[in-house]
Amino acid sequence: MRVTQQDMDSGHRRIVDGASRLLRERGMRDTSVADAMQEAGMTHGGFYRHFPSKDAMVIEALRQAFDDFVQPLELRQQMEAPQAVADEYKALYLSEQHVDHPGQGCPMPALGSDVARATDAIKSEFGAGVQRLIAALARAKEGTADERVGAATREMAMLAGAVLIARASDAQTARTVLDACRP
Amino acid sequence: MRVTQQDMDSGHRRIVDGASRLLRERGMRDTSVADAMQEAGMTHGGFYRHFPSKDAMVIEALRQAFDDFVQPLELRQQMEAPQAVADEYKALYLSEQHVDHPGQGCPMPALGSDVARATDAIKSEFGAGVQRLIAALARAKEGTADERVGAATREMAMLAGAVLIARASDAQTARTVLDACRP
DNA sequence: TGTACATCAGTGAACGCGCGTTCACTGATGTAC
DNA sequence: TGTACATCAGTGAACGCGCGTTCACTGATGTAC
Repeated sequence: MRVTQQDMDSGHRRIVDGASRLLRERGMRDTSVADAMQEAGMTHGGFYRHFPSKDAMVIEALRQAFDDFVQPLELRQQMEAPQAVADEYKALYLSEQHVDHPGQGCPMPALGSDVARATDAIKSEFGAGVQRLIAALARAKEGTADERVGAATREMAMLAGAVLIARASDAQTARTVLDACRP
Repeated sequence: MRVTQQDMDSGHRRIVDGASRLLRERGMRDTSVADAMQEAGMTHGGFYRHFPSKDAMVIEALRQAFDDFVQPLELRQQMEAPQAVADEYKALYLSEQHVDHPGQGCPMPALGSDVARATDAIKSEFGAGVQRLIAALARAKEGTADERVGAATREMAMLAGAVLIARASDAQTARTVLDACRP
């Protein structure tokens, strides 16, 4: 069936949204093209009407994942005190909720090890998301621009590392790591 | 051909050593049983004389990887000032050498996202390695036992996060993240 | 010491399965008249 | 407004491939006599 441009966009968006969640839950290798299409309510055959390759979908899904995860922080910073917003964001980052639900969470711990082995194009998309998160966190810091970015970067690395390690460890180790990293 | 117990151990060790490197380089899904056996100079058919499953090999290889990576720190701490040893270890952790050669490096950034999706048995082995690294880093800290462990844990999380993010990003982003996390 | 047999680490073919990708086809919708 | 045709998103079978695991077999070495 031929569909309107609107429907086409809707299908494309459904694939990207679903893939961004599946990728964070299962990883790049365990998210198949068929899985992503099924998640969007379609069968695998139509995939190549939307993307030239699986990697192309991964790039769009990665952008979507960072967007989902960073944009709420950016928007709230425009309305409220950046410091308070950032503190709340960090608490959420280290919460059990985030650790237990990678599909809605930060792409860094969920996909970092995978993206490290992926193509340069995928790494560039990941790097852009990283820069965006650093910039948002830096708004809550004080000092020169360099100092703020530096402090935000170290903080982001600790947050990502803590969730990475918590998810990859037994429950007891996970708890002690998360507790140690909470303020 | 039947071989001596010594040869058998040697074969087993060769598989585990090679697998611990391959896993860190390629990840769990992209390291096949055949790859690990080939790395040890054998063909895939003999694999199940050594392990009941691929997961069982992953557990041994993970223990080996943490051992390779943490033991040098522990040994040096017995001979030299813990503070100086830990500082050098941290500098090595954030070095280009480490970022560019995951196969010899820390299992946390190399395999964290993979292990997060693996079995509880694999996570337990990972958690044991994490605890071991925390304990070693804590020896270089000051304060009460809790304070030393807490500071070591936060530091470890930042180190792992920085390398994870650097490897998954474009070269420029990687450089700024590593620079920000160096003392 | 020499010989016959048992052991079992390692070989290579085979299994069923899921993967990314391709392709002939379908049929609802947009367009031209 | 009504009709014939073109378009193309989506379908489902098919492709070649690599995976984890199984298995009958090999042959060098350990053991019993």
